[in-house]
Amino acid sequence: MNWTDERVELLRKLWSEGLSASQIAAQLGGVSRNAVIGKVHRLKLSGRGRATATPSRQKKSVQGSTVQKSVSRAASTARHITTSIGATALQAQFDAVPVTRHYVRPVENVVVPISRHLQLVELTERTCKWPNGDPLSEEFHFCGNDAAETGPYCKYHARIAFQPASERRRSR
DNA sequence: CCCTGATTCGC
DNA sequence: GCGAATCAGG
Repeated sequence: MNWTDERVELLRKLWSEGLSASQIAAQLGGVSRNAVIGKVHRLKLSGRGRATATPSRQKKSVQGSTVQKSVSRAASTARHITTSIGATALQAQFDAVPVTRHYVRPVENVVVPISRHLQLVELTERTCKWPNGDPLSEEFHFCGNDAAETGPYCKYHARIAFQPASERRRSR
């Protein structure tokens, strides 16, 4: 998979909307979350409101030569600028969302990997039973992606259904 | 153990 | 430029 303009654009959109790298990777398809993160960095849009501000990383020392003693990395110099603007913007966004009165706004638009749009009768023990759309509508269908034996949902919908926590506590 | 993003570095 | 491996952390 190569990064076409459309894919990059979608990446930008989803990233700015606050989706995690793995979720974005799932929607793009054909790429790992690492690929997404790598691309995000190359596009210079890593700071997204308040994802993770992990300052310095070192990794293991690979080369026997060049044993840096006084590690004065340029990265740390360019990194200590607090992104107060991004944090503020994100805060305002969260405050605004719950107030908006939605008429028929189902669970849609969240993550939805690649729904197979199955009808009720098409579900099996291994298909994700996450409902999409209004059950009273003709548009109603199920996710239908492969679900583990351990639950009724696929990997992504199970995450949504059981622990929205990781989305919340962000203050690294 | 699940997940998150960040960084490095061989390709 | 790309992304797997790795790291650091919730």
